[in-house]
Amino acid sequence: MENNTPVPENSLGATGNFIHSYIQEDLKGELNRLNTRFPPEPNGYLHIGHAKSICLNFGLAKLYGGKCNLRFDDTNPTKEDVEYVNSIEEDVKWLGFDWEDRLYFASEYFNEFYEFAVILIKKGKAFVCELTSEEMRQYRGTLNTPGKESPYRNRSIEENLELFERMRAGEFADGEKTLRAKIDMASPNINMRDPVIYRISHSEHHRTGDKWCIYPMYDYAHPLEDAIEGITHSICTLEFEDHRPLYDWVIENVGGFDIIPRQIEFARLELTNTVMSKRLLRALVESGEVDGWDDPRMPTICGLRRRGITPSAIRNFCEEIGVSKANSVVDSALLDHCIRDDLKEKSKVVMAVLNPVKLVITNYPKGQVEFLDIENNAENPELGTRQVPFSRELYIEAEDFMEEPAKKFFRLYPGNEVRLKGAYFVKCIGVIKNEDESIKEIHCTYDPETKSGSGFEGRKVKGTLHWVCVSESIKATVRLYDSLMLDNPDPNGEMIKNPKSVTVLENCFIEPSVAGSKPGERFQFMRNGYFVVDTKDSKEDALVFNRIVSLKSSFKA
RNA sequence: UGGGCUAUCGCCAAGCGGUAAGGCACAGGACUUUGACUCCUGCAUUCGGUGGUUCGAAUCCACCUAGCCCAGCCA
Repeated sequence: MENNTPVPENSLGATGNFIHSYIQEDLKGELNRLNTRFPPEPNGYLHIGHAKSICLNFGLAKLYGGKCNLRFDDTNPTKEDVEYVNSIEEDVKWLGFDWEDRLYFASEYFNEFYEFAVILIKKGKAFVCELTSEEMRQYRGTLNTPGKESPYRNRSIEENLELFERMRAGEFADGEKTLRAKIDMASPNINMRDPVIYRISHSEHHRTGDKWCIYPMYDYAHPLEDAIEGITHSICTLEFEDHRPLYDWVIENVGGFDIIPRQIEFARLELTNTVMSKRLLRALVESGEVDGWDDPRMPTICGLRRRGITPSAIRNFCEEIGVSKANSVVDSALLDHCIRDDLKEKSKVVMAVLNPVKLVITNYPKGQVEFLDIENNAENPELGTRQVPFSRELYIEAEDFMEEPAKKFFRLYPGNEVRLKGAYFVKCIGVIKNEDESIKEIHCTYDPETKSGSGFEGRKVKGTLHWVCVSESIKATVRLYDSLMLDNPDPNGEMIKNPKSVTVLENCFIEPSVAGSKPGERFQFMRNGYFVVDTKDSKEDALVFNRIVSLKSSFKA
């Protein structure tokens, strides 16, 4: 389906960002190709923040005629699982990107990483350390004071070689020894104070099983992964800026690479009233607060997908927000705008009454049903027309009637005339109430002269209401979603959950043309917003819709 | 009393010494068989602050202020 939607050629837009300048400058020099990569660790589900990185990396490659690899950075077996690699592949594809034959795993390079570590040891640039993690922390010093050298730092190369070999052979327990780069314990950059590059972990890796019991650290493995794959520009988020000297150190000191990848950092995406941290997202799932990682309120890619948001809307959004090094929080209204903008021309517009109240046309013949021809999308004639049944008893939206109209209210109220979309003008002549004073029926008369399409020009009405025929409509459940978090954090800066993030309406009536809709099908419910048939809970004879996004409204009650 | 980074409209964001793009939001108005869409119009004499260089500074220099990141055998 939408996996095949092509990514627009110029997906980075007309205006550039600082990364373009770097790339253009590099391309003017000796570099004659571009290769980026999207390198997730398979330890969780992708969210819209990852989409920004995916669009950036694949978009840059496309724009400059280069390539973008998908690489799983699976160097920590205790946190990773195939469940995540599968979902990540699915999500990247769904977003519309193609890594072709360039699917890689850091774990495929474990042999090389080992050999490279041997090279460092032989150059006297790495040593086996026996400090415990607690001791190592003390030796590291603090932000303001230099660290001191490990007592194991000056072992002979031979001893280091032998010990490292024995680490690999499984002779030591987890945490007993580490391999460290020999750099500078007095460096003001803590990342350069003899960082650990290998640790012992006797745990099952999801791809290499128990073949290894030593695993490389990110700071050591990542630059090597990039160099091995011939990555030219290694784009990551701001918190890795301090790691760049180490990234460069590893490549330079291992040596022997044809191209030297350049690490470039950008600010990660933050959205108003949206939690993006993996930890908090996981807490929501595990506490049962939401219906799994793909709950329609979740900012995960699978959540956005279930919510009914299209890949092209997400891509457009990622283009709109731009890329910079300034920490910022994007207004989620921009995402909403991109969603509406994407859906408005391709959605069929149908009528659905979410909060029904009965309207009786007293001068319309009992038992008569006429079928009206209504366009599916006034702006897009290609979507055609459909037949909609109309009869004496209809449902309209409860909020479209006020017994005592507020000022500027131009919908239905006693004595007022409005148009029923695609049908006739109706005039309210009275209200029938239940014993509890609630409205049972609204009584109207209609004017046959005013039929839609008849060219009637006799008089005008200000309001047009959507409606549904009582006898011919189908009943459905509609869920209205709002943001998961409130826009104002508490005094501690913690986000507060929105108690009304979902409203389930089980007494909705929809025109019969939507019967038989398939999961994932999208519609605009006229005057209500965009909706999608839920992929999990909807049944053929009991449709469940999710609101993707509401329509804008300038009406203030 | 360490190091790295950032600061342009309510929110994003161009700008790279020649006199403040664009989008979102917002506010008016036109149109309207969706109070939607579309279309007009308005929205930074000013670029965190203060000095300086220059004919000319958001852009260069100095100092200051504020915010973010770093002391995992996580990524």
